[in-house]
Amino acid sequence: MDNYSVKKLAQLAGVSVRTLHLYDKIGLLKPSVRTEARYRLYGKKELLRLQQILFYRELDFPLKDILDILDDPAFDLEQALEGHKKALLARKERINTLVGTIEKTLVTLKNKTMLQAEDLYQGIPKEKMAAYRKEAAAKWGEGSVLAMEDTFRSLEIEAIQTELKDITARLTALMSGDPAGSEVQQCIARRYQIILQLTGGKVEPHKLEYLRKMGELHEVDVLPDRELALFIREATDHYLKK
Amino acid sequence: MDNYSVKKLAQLAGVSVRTLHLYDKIGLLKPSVRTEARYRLYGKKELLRLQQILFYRELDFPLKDILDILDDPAFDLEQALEGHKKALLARKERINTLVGTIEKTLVTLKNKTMLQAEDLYQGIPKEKMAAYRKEAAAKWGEGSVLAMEDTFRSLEIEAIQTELKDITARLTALMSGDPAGSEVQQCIARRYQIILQLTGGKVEPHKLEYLRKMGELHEVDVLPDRELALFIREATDHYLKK
DNA sequence: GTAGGGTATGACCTAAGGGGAGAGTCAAGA
DNA sequence: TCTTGACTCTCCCCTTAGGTCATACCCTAC
Repeated sequence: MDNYSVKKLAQLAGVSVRTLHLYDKIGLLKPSVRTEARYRLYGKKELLRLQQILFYRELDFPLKDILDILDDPAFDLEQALEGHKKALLARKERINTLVGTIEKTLVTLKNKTMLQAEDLYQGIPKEKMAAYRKEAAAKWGEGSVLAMEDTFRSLEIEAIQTELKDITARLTALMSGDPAGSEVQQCIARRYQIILQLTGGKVEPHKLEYLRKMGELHEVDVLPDRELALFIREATDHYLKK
Repeated sequence: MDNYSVKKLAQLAGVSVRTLHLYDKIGLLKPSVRTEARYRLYGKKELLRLQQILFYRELDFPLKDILDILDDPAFDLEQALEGHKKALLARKERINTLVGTIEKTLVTLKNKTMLQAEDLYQGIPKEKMAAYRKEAAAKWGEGSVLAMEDTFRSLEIEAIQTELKDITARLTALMSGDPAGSEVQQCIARRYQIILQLTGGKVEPHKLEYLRKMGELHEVDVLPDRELALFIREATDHYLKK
């Protein structure tokens, strides 16, 4: 026990055997023992090191840099983490831009589809149709006739949902393994208030569902990612004590 | 005019000449003309195609897939965009998890540093010190003595700033080139209110600065990214009309 | 004792280019 | 007209982080 074969370790960490071979060869992760038949055996220490490696890999560090980092005892972890955080936030912003562009394009697209599919509204009485179109045109300009409001409203809702998701995600992260539990509770309470204000008091069904979900989240949403996060945390602590 | 050499196009699109050579070779982006000396010359159509390519590349599509996509006339752009959006949001969530883990680690780290640097508080009179510690311990649990509140408050603020940044980023994206301008204005107004509520009425200096920045953002924050976004939009429109 | 699965090593392959060599091309200034 | 410097061509090898064989050994269970 406490001895993992290549395959076991690979499955545990979610990488391929080949990857472990490579990491061995480049000296990034050596097995603790080699059997007489040259089988690789890894211990708990190697497991933790692998978790760290994967952490940095997730941040797009080249393996060579990871090697340097993990083998430099005077390495400033705190500063490095700050750096990673900045890099990640920058990446997130890039993603935001892209998502924005996509949403914009989708609005245009849907608009166009609506226009092209004008014959879909053939069933509507002529005069009613004209009145509606006039109103819509006055509101959102010529060309964008129907669906503009709906599209925007759905975008709006989606945006809010995304933000709520963000918030809950960060809360979940903060929750797991945090020493200051009561502080987090307060934090959640504050967030609830914010969300209530976000929804403007009038909580619509789908928003309510979100609130409900958020209440359950820290119990329900225990995913592999969380395990990974915990592992990383453990690994980092271990690294710090050493 | 309307004819770009490799270098010009490369600079315009922010890629290397080598990349264009490669794209030519694999048939992803052929120059419109080859001079007698076999120099590559690209027209506006190729420029737009390149923008599309870069868009998909940003989404981590392999070049081969991009080729298929761009050359398939029956390609469902709308569906693809929905897919990309989902992928991007998933990626964002992964990043959130990572950022959360980092922040958590940083809190632990800072805590530890504080504990280790306990002798920094040698100057404080013994009885005052004891009282403070008792209070702090009661509030946040044993072990996490000082700095807990500060750390959390700064994390909190950072979180809010991040969210505001998210919101402004999406707004900026929505702003640029949107037909329903007035709707967006309303949207902004609503967002302002939300932010005012987020800040709880008591708007502190750094938050105020954020609000100010947000007011200017759609004028000030015109970055290469935005140009890229506009280009993509244009390209997509062009694609749709064709 | 043999079948089925795990393992080791080595060799070749991949994507998306980077970098350089050697040679041709172009435009501007002396 | 000649030259110089910038630009371009094709060809070839190199890179990262592995994937995918091929061949051979190892181990355990029936």
